Amino acid sequence: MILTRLRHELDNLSKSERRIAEVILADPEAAVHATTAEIARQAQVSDPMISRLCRGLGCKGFPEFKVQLAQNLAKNTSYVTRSVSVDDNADTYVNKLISANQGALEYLRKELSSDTIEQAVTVLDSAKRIEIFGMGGCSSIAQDAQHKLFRLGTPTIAYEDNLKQRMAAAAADNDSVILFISFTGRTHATIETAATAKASGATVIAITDPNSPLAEVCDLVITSGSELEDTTIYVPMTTRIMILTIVDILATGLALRRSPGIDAHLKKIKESLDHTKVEKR
Amino acid sequence: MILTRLRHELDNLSKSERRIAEVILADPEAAVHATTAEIARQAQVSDPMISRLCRGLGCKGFPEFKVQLAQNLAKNTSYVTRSVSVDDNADTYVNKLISANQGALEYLRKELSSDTIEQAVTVLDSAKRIEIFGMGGCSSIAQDAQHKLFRLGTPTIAYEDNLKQRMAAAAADNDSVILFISFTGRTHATIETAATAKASGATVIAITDPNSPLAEVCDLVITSGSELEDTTIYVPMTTRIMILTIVDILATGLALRRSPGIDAHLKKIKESLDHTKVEKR
DNA sequence: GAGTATTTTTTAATTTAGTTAAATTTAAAG
DNA sequence: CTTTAAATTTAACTAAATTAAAAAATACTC
Repeated sequence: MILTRLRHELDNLSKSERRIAEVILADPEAAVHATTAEIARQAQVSDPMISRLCRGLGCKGFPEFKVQLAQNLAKNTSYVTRSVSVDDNADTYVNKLISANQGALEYLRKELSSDTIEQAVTVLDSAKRIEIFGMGGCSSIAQDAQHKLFRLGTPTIAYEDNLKQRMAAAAADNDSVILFISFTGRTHATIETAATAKASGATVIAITDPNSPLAEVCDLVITSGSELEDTTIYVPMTTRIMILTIVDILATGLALRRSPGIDAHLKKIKESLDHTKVEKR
Repeated sequence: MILTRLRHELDNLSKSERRIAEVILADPEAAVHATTAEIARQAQVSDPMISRLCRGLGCKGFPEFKVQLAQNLAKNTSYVTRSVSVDDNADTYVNKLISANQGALEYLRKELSSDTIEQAVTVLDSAKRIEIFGMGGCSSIAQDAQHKLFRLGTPTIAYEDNLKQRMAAAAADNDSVILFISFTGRTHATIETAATAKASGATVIAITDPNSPLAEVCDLVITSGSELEDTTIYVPMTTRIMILTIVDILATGLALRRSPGIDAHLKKIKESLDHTKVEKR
C-alpha cells in the first residue's frame, strides 16, 4: 500500500520531497502515467528528486514506484478506503468502516512476515511466563491477548498500569517473555519499561511501529500497521483490528505447535463454563 | 483486463508476437518488473517487437503496458475461509486467519442493518450516562468500547465484574443507556442483569446473537455475528473483530452526529497525551 | 515457379526517460 | 561568524524504449 505509506511518511520528508508527495497524493491516477519530469515540474523541483523519493520509499526506482502505485490503485477500487465525512448517512459510513478494516487486513497480509511470526511463536512456546503490557487504547488489547494466551498452558498475565509494568519488568528473568503492545511505540514510559525488561534478561517482543524508538529496544518486532492509520482525530480503529488479528495469529500458531496435547486442556476450560450458559433449544 | 485480452488475442498474432505473449503469460509477475530487452531475450525476438506488440494491444508503449499489467495482477483476494489445520505452516495459517476476518467483515456488511445502527446512535446520543457490560472474552471489548465512547462527551463506564454490573443495573434510570456485549447471549448472569436494568427503566442495547435469550430482554439488538463462528475449541476470534467493528461504527456515528461541536473536544484529549510521546524525527 | 508485393522481423540510430555524481545552495551546529 | 552537514540542483551519463530503414520471410500474381 504505497499510497498510505506515502501519506504516513509525509511528516518525515524534507520540504521538496513533501511537495512531490503532495502532488502525487493529489492525483495518484495521473502520477501512474506521468514521467519524472512531469511530476518534477508540478512540484517545482528537479527531476532527480523524484527518483530520490522513490528510493526512500523502498522502491528500486521511479518505474518500480509506478508499478506499485498502479497495483495500489487497482486494489483500492474494492476496498474504497475513503475516510468518513460529516454528511455520510448510516449506510455509507457503515460500509466505509467495514471496507477500511478489510483493507487494513489486506495490508497486514502483505506486510506481516511469517518468519517473524514463527520466531515469535517459538519464543512464546519456550517461555515459562508470558507478560503482556499495554497502556491506554492498547490496554484492552493486552487484556484480550492475555485471555487468549493463558488458555494455552503458559502462565500469562496482562498489566495496563505502568507502575505494575515497571515492577514486573524489573522482576523478570531469562524465562520471561514480555509482549509489548503499543500503537505508536513512542510513549516514554513504555520505552523505559521495555529497556528495564531487557536489562532483566527477559525476551522482549513488541507489536508496534517498526520505525519507533520502542522497536529499537526489542528482541523481536511485529508491525502493528499503525503507519496505515490516520490518528489525527479519532482513536485508532484499523490498527487495533490489525493488532488483534496478529494476536489471533500468535495464539493459533502456539496452539498448533502444542497440538494435540493442548486440545484436552482447552476442552477442560470450555467445560468449566458450561453450567453458566442457557441451553440452546 | 490486459491479460485476458492478451490470451484472447493469441491466435491473431504473428509467430514472434505469439512467442512474446507466451513468455508474458507464463509469468506475468516477472513481466511487470522486466525490461523490453529481458522479455525479448526470453522470447528470442528483437527488442522493438515488444513495443510493437504493446501498441497492438492498444497501449501507448511498453511502460504503459506494464502499468496495466500491474493493475491486472492486483487481484482481489477472495475470502477463502477454510479453517486452520494442524499441519499448516506459518504462512498458511496467517493467510487463513486474515481471510477469515475479512470474510467475517463481509458477512457483517450484509447482516448489519443501518436502520438499527441509526436507532442505536440516536439512543446513545440522548443518553446522560452510558454503561457497558461485558464478561469473560467480552470484557476487553467492553473496555475498548468505553475507551472509544467516553471521548464523545457522555460519561461512559465499563463493568466486567457481574456483581458491579448488577448494582449498576439496579441503580440505573431513564437517562441511562446500558450496552451489553455478549458473544452468545446465553450466560445466565448476563440475562438476569439485563432484566434488572430493564426494570430500572434504562434503555438496554445488546450486541449479541439475535436469537438468544438475552436478545429478548433488550430494547435494541445488534447482531454480533456469532452464528458465523466455530466456537467449539478456540476462543471466538472473528466474532470479536465483528463486535469491535460495530463499536467503531457506533462511535463514528455518534461522533458524526455531534460534529463539529465534538472536534475541539477530541483535539483536547489528544493534546493531553502529547507530552507523553517521543517526537518523530 | 519466377518475380513482385506485402508482411514480418531485425539492425542500427535516435530519442526519451531516469539515474548518478559533482556542485551548489540551504540549514544547522559549534 | 565559521564550519559542517544536509538538501537540492545542474549537468553528464546510462539505460531503456522507440523510430525508421533495411533485410528477411511469406504470400500473391502471372
